[in-house]
Amino acid sequence: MEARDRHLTRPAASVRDVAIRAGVSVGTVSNVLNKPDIVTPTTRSRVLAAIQELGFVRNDAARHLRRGRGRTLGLVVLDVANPFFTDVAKGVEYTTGRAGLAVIFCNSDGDLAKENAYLDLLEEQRVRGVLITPIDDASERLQRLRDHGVCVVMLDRTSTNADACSVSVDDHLGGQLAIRHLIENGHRRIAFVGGSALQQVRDRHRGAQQALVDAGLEPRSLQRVDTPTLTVAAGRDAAARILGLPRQARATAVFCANDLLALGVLQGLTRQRVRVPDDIALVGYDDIDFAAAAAVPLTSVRQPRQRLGQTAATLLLEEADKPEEHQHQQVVFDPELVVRESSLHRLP
Amino acid sequence: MEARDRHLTRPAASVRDVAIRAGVSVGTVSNVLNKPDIVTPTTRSRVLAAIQELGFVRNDAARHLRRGRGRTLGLVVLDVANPFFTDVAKGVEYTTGRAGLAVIFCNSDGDLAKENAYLDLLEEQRVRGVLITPIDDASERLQRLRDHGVCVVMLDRTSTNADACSVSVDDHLGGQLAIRHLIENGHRRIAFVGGSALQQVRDRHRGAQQALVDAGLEPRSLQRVDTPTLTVAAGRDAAARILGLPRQARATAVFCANDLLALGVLQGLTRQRVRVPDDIALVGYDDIDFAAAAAVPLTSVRQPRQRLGQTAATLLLEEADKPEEHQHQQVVFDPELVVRESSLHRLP
DNA sequence: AAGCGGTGATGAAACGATTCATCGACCTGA
DNA sequence: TCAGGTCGATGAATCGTTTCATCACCGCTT
Repeated sequence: MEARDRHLTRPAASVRDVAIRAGVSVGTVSNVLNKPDIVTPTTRSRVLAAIQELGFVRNDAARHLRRGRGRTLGLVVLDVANPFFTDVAKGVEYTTGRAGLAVIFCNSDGDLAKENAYLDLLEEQRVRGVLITPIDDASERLQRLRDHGVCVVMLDRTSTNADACSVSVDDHLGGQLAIRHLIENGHRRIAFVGGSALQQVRDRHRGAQQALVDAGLEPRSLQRVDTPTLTVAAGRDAAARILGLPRQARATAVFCANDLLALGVLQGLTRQRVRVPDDIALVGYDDIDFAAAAAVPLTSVRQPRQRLGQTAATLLLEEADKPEEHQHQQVVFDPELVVRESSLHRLP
Repeated sequence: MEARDRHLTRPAASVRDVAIRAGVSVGTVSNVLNKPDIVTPTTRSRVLAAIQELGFVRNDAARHLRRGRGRTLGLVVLDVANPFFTDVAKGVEYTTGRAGLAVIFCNSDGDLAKENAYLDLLEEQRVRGVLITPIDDASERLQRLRDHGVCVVMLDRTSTNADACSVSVDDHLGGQLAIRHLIENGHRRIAFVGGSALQQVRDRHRGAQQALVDAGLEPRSLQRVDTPTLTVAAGRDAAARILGLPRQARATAVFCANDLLALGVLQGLTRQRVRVPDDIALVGYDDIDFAAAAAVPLTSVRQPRQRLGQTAATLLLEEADKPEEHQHQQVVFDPELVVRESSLHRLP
């Protein structure tokens, strides 16, 4: 029965066990753990020795129950596979790490049901707060979360709701920068590739139209190519649709709502022997690291990704730690156009 | 003081409150929550109504404390920004999601201190188990975790330790596939780019040497280019060192320990006007989605990424749920060479 | 009518840490 | 010598849930 033996793990040691072993009270053990300075060095070292010997590890569930607040916070993003979000997550992790908190990383995949399920789970966990790139920031579930007193900070999304902080990048401006750049290079027939479900995408689209208006052009001349998701695969598909138009009507430049789409479009065009930027210019959004390494280095609108995560986490911790003096705020960063080869062809 | 009002959130409702409101005992409320079928429909609906009205949300910390096991598991990876790991994470999430578990996603960044800090945290959380791509699978901290009865499954790493499951891909074979392919294309001077700290990289390197031996070549002819990390930036740096050699001695093909390095090398070479694959052929590892979208589509060694995550999570849940009948096992998948343009030049 | 089995509800104990009012020991100054 | 004060240790109460032994009640049999 030696195979069984390995599983005969006796229950983990508790503060009580440590107390007995060290010959002190449980209160003292707790003090050694939480306010070491108020306990005599002799006693302290005796307790620490007992902890060592028993291999004691504090049970966070019990601590949490008693203290009323836990050591985790939730981060809900639209797509883990998108480097934009992993960079944001790195920023979040940087900030929470120094505060000794752990992150429960959740992937809504743009699916409201999944988002709701994760919010349920996070609320049951009594997380310190939730950082979320919501599918819909007026979602009923999200409102309920706030009503229950859970701190919520919107990520990459300006809150339309006054009772939550938000940290985002000016998507309207980002859209403008991209299109202004293309107009300056002589483009007049431009396509916009992206879905219409997300606020971010809608804002980038409006910014794009604004740039057309500013240049005295017809905003409706922006050819809209709708995609179900913002992925490389959706981009390849979009390229096919763009090429479906006769050459006369076809756009000479394409602005994509994010870099994954742009990479997909680039693949799709290349596969059909359409050259970028000579035949069609291309601009992406996010400036993920892979944009620079693409087949044709991608012009893109850069967002301060890690900064976004850090700021959001900082705001959340502030709100969670002292709610009385917290004032909700909407932080908005400015994006920046990074020009690379994919848009460098000037039309005559 | 209306600004203060918003924060006067009364404490969340507990089972006790629900019980009072519904005119039943706490035990009954608990039963409605956990085994709804053993309670009379009338009572049940009364309790459910009370839950609705009070907005009751179960406190998982208390549940966890009483039941002895929680609803989370830890996932520790080397680099969140590497798409390989996010794909693995997706696989993990797929499996845990159906089991109603949440994942605490931790990023060790290849730093043993960070890894240890996260393991401490996870143990205090009393997670159901830990999935980890360890920096060193013989780490003292990791061994202690196992001794304390925490289930540990190695990810992307064959366990050298018999008392843990592992799920990995045959890196030795992967290295062989890559080099065999290059040899068949006429290459004789080949460089290997990667760090030596990780087991995975060492295995790929050994596989590469094996392929040389199999072809009757001198294994030491493999030029080793060491990098501190496996990132795009490190790859760019490696390219510079490769080009530092005189053309006669310079490798005609480069095999990188992962795709991020390969993309970096590709950028570094291109920037110096060295053509891929004409001047230097390039092979990466992992076949991340961006490999196909690279400046020159990248030949790479594919690993079943999501499958890796799913399998590891399944194994972990099995072990955690019924330890008595669990037998540790080492699952090893086979990698697959995906040939693309970056290696398509045949030397005469 | 008494006995019996079965169904559902009950409520106290338990999980493991923290908190806090209390107590004891020791020191100081009168 | 004693009152007063300080510092450190104590241990019972507490957090919110689950569990389980117990109980009340109802219908049915004998």
